[in-house]
Amino acid sequence: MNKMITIKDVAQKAKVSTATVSRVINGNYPVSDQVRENVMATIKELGYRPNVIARSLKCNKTYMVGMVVPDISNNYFMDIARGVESVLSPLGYSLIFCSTDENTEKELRLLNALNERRVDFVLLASSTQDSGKLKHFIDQGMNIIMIDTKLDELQTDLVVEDNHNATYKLISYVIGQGHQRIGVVNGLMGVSTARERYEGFCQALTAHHIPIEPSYRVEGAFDRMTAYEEVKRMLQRNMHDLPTALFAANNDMAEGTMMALKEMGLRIPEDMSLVTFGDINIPELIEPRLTIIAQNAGLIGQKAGELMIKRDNNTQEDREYEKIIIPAEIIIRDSVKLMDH
Amino acid sequence: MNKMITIKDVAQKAKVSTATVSRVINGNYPVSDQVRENVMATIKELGYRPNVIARSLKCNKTYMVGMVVPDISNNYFMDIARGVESVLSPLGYSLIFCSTDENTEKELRLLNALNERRVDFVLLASSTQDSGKLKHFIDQGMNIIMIDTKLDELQTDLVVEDNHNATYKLISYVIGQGHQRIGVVNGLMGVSTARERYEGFCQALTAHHIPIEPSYRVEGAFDRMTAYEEVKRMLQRNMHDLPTALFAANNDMAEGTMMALKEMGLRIPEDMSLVTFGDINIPELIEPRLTIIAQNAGLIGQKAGELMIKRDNNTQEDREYEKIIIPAEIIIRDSVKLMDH
DNA sequence: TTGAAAGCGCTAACAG
DNA sequence: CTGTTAGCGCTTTCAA
Repeated sequence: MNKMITIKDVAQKAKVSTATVSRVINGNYPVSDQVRENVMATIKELGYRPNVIARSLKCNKTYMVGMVVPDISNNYFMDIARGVESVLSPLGYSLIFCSTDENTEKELRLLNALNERRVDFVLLASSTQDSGKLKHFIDQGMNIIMIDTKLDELQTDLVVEDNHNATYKLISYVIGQGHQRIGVVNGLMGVSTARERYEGFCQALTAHHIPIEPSYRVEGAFDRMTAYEEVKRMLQRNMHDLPTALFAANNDMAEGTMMALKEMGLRIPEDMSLVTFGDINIPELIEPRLTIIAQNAGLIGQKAGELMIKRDNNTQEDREYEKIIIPAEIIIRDSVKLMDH
Repeated sequence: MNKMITIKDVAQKAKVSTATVSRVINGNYPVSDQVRENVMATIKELGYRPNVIARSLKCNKTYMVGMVVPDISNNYFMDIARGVESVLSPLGYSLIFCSTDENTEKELRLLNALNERRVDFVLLASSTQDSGKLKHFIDQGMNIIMIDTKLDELQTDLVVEDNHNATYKLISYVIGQGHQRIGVVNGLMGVSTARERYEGFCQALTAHHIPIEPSYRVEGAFDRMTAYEEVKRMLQRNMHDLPTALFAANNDMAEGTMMALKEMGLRIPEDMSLVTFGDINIPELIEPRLTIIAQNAGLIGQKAGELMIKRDNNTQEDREYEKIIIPAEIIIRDSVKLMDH
């Protein structure tokens, strides 16, 4: 290991105190021009780089943010991350990404690690219902900002989508196209997004006096494989009376659903209509173009970042927690068949 | 902010010294069972969590590794990251991901930030040719492990793919199918992967006495949009004499190429054959199935992680740097047309 | 405007 | 086995 050059070395060489060097670096206290230039020159000469770790210890601030999401490979979360980064990176923050794989235990373990690392904030898309454990972290002073999902019992800042309304509108559209037998490919109901999207779904059916058919419903992890397998199974068990349309509750499940349909030889939309919450990967290459709820992941990230900054500048403990709801837009394309009445 | 509970609080309450508490936590020095249990109980009672920052400062080790890649949204790099994580996470390391967008300046800026953060290692898929600047970091004691790309002038551990040979084989196969006019959609030649893949490509043509047609060559950033636009332009300018096959030098460019082909109404493989280095997203949904070089991203990450651990355990400065070359396998599917001779 | 000095929370000699 | 103590590199009073 190369010997580390410290503020002390700089001070010595420049014949000033370490305090002065510190002041020059941070520019937060007056320093005479002459001294500043001298110190600057010495810093460059020695190739000195401030040690962020030492600073963190002293200042009790790490300029690190943890981002805990179910699946880091999902583009939706990567897009959120980019949004966050666009706001935070210029301020000197670094992001630590963590994938929970929708596993409560892993989620808790990751949060614990981030807690010990003393990250300044955690952006959390939780897959757990264990608000008690999360509350424990908050009580310990951890700054959690929830994204995508929420836990009602928890006092945190929050950036989520308008799951219920968006789904309601989307399903209403499907019904308007003449569909009566609509299936739903959903995540685990323990997660708020799954719950809210399902409620929107049900409410749309109910509002149009369509009974909800439990056997058309699939529930599982929010991922491609689960959707693929469960949809296959669901369709097989309903072979005698297939649904005419399917609603996939996220982008990954949409892809899995399409894989299942393809394998079973069911064409979209001729044999089965499909609508989804969030868009699939490379939609440009896939036929037909899907009718979807377009999410605004970048904006979610950006808002979360801004919330963080706001809270960071405002040390008053009693500031209200903010709930930001990002509207989601419906994009009608070609994956819903117009049924004869 | 909640008052932080320190090792001192624990020591006081348990009526032992801080050293003893430290020993109990780390388990690296003998402590009597009785004392240990007492301390453990106190830790739990107080909800004490060790402060990793303080530990880092003292031990000169952060248990953080930076991962710097051109595009964090590219599944290839995410897969590498997962491989790395599978090795490192159990050892208590956290990963900081950074995207350079193939921008040299940004790459250097990110490396600098990681350097100041005193990450233990950096896994770098570099897009720059400026080995001088990188060498500067290494001289400062930064531990860089190069992945995917390499810089010949640089003394580092290395995990890369067998770009040249894999491409040679793939293109030879294409030629074997009767193709003589083969285009290449490549990344910037400043990057080693682009260079090596191009060399493999050229060598295959040359070995079969096929002249290299410069106007069939596209060069640009390793991303989807670039490929899409440049391929469109390239095909338009060769309308009178199109290539019969295209080689895309990475997964993103393959997708962009497919978008261009689709838009121009060229079917794969009837009108244009396509082979690629690395597979596209959701290949299950795309027709036809592509003939590709299958990368083993997870293995690259794993090897890089292992290299890191090895170096970490071996403080001898003089240890040889290791060059690991991951073989890449060709998967023949349906995207190359058999030409009449 | 500058310097001296006291820590931030932790670990690791060293001494007992 | 356990306690004392000296820092890790930095910031920030407090005094000058």
